[in-house]
Amino acid sequence: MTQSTESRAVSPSVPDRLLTEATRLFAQRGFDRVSVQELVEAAGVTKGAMYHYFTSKDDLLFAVYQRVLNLQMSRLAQIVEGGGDVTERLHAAAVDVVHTTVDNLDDMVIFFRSLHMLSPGRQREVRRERRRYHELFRSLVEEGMREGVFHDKIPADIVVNYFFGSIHHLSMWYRADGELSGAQLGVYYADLLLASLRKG
Amino acid sequence: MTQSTESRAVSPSVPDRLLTEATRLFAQRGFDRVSVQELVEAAGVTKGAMYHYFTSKDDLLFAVYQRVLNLQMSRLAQIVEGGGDVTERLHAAAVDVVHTTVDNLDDMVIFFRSLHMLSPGRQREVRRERRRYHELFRSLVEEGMREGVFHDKIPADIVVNYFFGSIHHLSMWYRADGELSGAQLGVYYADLLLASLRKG
Amino acid sequence: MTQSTESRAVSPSVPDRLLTEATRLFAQRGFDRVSVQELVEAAGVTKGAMYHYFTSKDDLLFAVYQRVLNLQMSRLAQIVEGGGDVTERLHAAAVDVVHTTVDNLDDMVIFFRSLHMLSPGRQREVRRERRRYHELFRSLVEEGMREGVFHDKIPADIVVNYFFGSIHHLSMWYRADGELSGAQLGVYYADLLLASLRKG
Amino acid sequence: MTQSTESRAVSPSVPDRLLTEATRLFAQRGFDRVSVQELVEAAGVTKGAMYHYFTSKDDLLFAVYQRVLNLQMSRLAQIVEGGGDVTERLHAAAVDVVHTTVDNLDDMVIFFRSLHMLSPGRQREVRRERRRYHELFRSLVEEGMREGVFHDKIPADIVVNYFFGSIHHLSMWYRADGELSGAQLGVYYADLLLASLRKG
DNA sequence: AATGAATGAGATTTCATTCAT
DNA sequence: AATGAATGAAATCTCATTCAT
Repeated sequence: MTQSTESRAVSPSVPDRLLTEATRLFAQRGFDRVSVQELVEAAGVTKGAMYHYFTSKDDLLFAVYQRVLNLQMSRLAQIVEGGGDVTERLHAAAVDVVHTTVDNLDDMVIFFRSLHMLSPGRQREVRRERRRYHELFRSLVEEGMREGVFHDKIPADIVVNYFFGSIHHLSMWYRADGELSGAQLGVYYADLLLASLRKG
Repeated sequence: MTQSTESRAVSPSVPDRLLTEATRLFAQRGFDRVSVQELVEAAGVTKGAMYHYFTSKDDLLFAVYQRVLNLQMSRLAQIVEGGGDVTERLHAAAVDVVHTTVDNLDDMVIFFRSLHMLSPGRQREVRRERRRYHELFRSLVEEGMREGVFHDKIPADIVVNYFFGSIHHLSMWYRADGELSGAQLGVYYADLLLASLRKG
Repeated sequence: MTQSTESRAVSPSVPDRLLTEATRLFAQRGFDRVSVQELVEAAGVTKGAMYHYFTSKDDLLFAVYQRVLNLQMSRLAQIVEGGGDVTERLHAAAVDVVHTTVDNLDDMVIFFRSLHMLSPGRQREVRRERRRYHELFRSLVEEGMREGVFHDKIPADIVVNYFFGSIHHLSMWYRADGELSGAQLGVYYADLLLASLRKG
Repeated sequence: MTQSTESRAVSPSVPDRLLTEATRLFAQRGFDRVSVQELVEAAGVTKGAMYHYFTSKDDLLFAVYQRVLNLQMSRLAQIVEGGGDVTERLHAAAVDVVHTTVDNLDDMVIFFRSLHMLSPGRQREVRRERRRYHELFRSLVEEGMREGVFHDKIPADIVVNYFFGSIHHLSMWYRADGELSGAQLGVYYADLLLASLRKG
């Protein structure tokens, strides 16, 4: 029963503090423009401590990617496996993707802007995981096409890339403090997706 | 009568060579990861020469942005002002945007990835110009809505952001050497855009 | 009744494992290029354990020196005090020095390459001990000169330095897996030493 | 007619100053224990200037090796090609090697102590050049053996390694400020070498 | 006897930019 | 118009050692 598990308001662990600050700073100014010095100062730890937990600055960036990938995948999986007809599930998934994205804009900025800064091996790993995520989403679209609920004049993966492009772009223009709520935006985007799949 | 003015096939000028190589290298490895030394070597010029034409590395990046912005704007303006009903013009504009994008993927990679590396003043300038571009495109959508050709259940600027997000994302997955031609992709994307605006 | 005291084939003690790995690594890559982390990993112990037995990395290096010095001295003393005329004893000593050297090349590499990395006090201690070793060897040469068995046109300590220089150098070219056995080499070197002392 | 070529007492160039100080400091304290900071301060140049002329600290060490190798080789070549019978030439060569060595003790300390700190490729290059040097010296010994001036009971390359070991070792005990002059030492060492080759 | 998280000083190298020519 | 030597600040990372447990 150490202090960190017992006390109600634990101060986050060293690696957690680093991850939090890294996400904020990398999103704000770009990975290459944040020095390790700045980062550890913001997190209130020493450089030595950082290198005790992360092999390199690159390693820290990769940890951000891993957290995002896990979050995205687990939320989508829940919805895909959930109940309802395919239209309902695709709509729910689209709304949730928008939600998750606007709730984690910093992560998204980093995700799309910094991939090329990871080592080649890690880039591959991220891309592989990301592909699995796309495929899961695409499986919903394909299900609807097979069932005849959606038209199939445009290949499912084009549709999915089209949709995820829009999502990706959110981090470039959506502002949490603007007029548009994440919920409202989610509905708009889900409607746009379904409209483009509607038969007729 | 220097060699460069006399010879039939002039080798590109120093600033042109620099712009070309800068675009290639910045897209490939990221602005911050390309050193001035490398850049001038790739362009076959000396550092002194580069600093004669560009006041800084940042200046060179800005020049890339200017070239892209001019290209995009002039092409879109031609189509918007062209003939045909609004559906035709929007479809043509969408196809052309995809075309221009896949023909200049390097520029697009830089455009969306490196904006935060420009000085604040220049960021503002780029955003202003980019907004004019969006507004021009949006005016087509709004025209269709006013005329009752498109539904207006979703705000026009949401639709435009949705579409341009997809465009932006192309640089992350489209491969010029893949199966899908730019022309075919343009039709798919334009169809998706129009499908999502169709009444019914 | 721990495992290490019970089992028939005890695994070497922590300090022994450290000394063995230190000798190997220091010889291979140089004292300053082997980190304590690497060393303890190679020895299969933790840093804390190492600092329990050795006060510093320097201390570990000194321990290597001590082991070598003790070994050299005890072997030479045995021969010098042994029987036979002076020519026989000098020849035997020279052969044995070569033997011991090629059997412990790693120790020799460290011995001659890393002396300046010890603290000044410990450098003095090593030099003092080394001088005693030289003097013992030199006493054999001087004995032969006094008895008129060797010529004395060249000072004995020059002869000894000449010989030990050759020995020292062995670690730079002799390869245990080559054609030349340590025994054969010992005879050659001893012959060269005696030839250079022969009257005529 | 720049200042540096015109003025009588030119201050050495930046690379020359660096080489001189590097030799002194590397010999005194060991390559790994001399920081680039110290080095450039001693040479009175900036770090940037150093990296303008040398790619790395390693590169500077290699430059020291190159200078030594060139010096050794050119001196030996002159003597080998000179006149006199083989005994005279070998004696002269041995005396000169000792001379050159005691006149450049710092270079020798570095040469034998720091080889393993060069990159593998450069180590190979140094060894190759060093081998050529040995072979040239050995050719003198072999010439004497062929002509029957020296006995051949011991392979020539063993004899040469034996001699060069002694030379190498000089940097560990010879002191320029001691009683023994380099000239006297050269004669002793040359005599020892020839004595060990004498027939009978 | 042993652990391993944490320290903090210092290491080498890179880089955009300047300036005398 | 162009050169390239030189700058100096800042970057990432390493490492021997300590200390609470």
